[in-house]
Amino acid sequence: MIKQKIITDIINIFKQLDYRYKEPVIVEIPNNVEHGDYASNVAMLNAKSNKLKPIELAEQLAENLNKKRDYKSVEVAGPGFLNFRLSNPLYHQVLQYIHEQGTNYGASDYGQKKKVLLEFVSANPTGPLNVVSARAAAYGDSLYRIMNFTGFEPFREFYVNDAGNQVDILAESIELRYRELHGERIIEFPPEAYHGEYVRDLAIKLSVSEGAKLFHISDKDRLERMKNFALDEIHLMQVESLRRFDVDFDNWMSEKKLRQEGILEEALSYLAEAKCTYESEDAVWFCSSKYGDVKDRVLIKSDGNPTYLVPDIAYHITKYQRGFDIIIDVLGPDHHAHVLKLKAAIRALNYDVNKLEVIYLQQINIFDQGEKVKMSKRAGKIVTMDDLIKEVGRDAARYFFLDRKPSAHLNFDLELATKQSSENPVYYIQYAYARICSILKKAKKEKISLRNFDTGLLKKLNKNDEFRIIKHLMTYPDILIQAAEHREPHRLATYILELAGMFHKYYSKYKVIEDKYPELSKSRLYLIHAIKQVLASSLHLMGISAPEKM
RNA sequence: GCCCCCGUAGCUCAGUAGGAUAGAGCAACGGUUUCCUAAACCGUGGGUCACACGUUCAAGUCGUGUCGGGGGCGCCA
Repeated sequence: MIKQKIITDIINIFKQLDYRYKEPVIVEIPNNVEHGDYASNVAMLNAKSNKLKPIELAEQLAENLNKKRDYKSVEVAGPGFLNFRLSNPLYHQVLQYIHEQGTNYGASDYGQKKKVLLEFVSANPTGPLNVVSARAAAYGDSLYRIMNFTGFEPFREFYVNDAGNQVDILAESIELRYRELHGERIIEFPPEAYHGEYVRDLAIKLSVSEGAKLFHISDKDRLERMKNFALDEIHLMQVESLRRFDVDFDNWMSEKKLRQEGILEEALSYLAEAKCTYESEDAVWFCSSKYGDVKDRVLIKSDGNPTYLVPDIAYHITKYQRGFDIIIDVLGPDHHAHVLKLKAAIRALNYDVNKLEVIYLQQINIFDQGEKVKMSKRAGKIVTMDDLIKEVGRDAARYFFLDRKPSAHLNFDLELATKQSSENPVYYIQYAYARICSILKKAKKEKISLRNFDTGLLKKLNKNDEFRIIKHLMTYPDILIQAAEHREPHRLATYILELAGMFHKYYSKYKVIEDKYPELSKSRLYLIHAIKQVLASSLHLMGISAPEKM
């Protein structure tokens, strides 16, 4: 709010002086406190177009800004920066504002109600969710919450690949284990089959309910039966894992259903209409190289089956047809080759390719006691999402996944995540929250209430440490907008760690409740209450709990 | 060969939409508790922002190239 006010003030003076200016006008908090509370480079950026030297323009602006009483001072510095120092009452107003807004503080209409489709996790329903899915879940869900809070209208979707080759292999894997259970000796378990323990568990479950009955129906029917059974079971497993992680979806889009609706044929006919397909070597090809791909791709294999590209194109057509303004795909790092083909199709069909944003989450290495944990999907040796949550807890898992920007590789240190000390940022932050709660509890016991708080007392807050905290609190809405705009929830993690640090320092330096100074105590309670609010808000947006005591 | 990501303190990483003297945590060393939770705080040291060139009043940030690390490139999904 303060930042916006400064921007508005600057623009008004430009208009008043009849000078030109470029949008956006940039105001930021300088990292050097000697450069004031806020600084702007407008004079440097707009000097040329007004045929002035940067310093001259800056001085004229400063002169007019200084006529306002809100600023303690506006100075020209360096090559033409404007340095703003806020008056104390302005700080105190911010604090009041935070209290008035309550849990809504930080919310904005920045997103202008744009409809956003957020597709994430979308793991194959052929096994338990792994740590990569866990990262995607933490990332996608947090981004959803942040976008929701900043005025977008996001929609969470999980695409279930419950059709196609992989699923057939799953059915065959179950079949083999099922036979094994009924006494047949399986000499060789094929390498492409699913080897995980859960496959055997599913076969056992099926055996318990059906016995040997399934041998009496046709092979085709039996496989179909096993497929559907396994898909349902694994889907439920995944939903449960996600729920334990406090991640939910608005829609689970089934590939099978899309296929049943004939949407694959539709997609193919659209591509044919756009004259983008041709036949060669018994296959149907898509001339994707005309639309930015490195080479053409097969749509229908020579055996008559569609490649995975077709349902994917079809699925994305539905994304466009459903009228989203922004379409975000959160993918693993191994998909960028795939995205070239997909984008080619979108161009060929004349949809706006700029609406589609692909976020690549980079890979994860799990470290245990300093050793990298080796994972092999084929051998079924993976660290599952459930394992991880069991090991380190939901809060730590979510924090560590959000702490890194999506494009960075992530090293997950199991030891660190479970440590209960200052080395572990999750505890550091939660402890700050718990400490505040504890102080507020004490205040309640001593019958100090913030109800009917006289804001005139806020002038008691005059320490630099206090102003610094308020300054940090007032950037919260900006941080959220940036996190939403850049699709980078980790900015929030960085922010909150800093806020927690500020509080811990403040706590050890000053006493909040001092019996001798009731007015000061009240003012400080008012301050830490605002910190508590922002901590609670940002923890919630990251999907991390805020414990009242630890 | 082609494509994607990364390269900032001993380690793990931030660094806002290009701004002024590059930050935090951990590790190391030294200190702090009759007091609202020591899961905390204070102090000290530590850097050619991989390298080169370019764009600009201004580059860790943008562009091109080089080097180094990781991942991906089937009529598999």
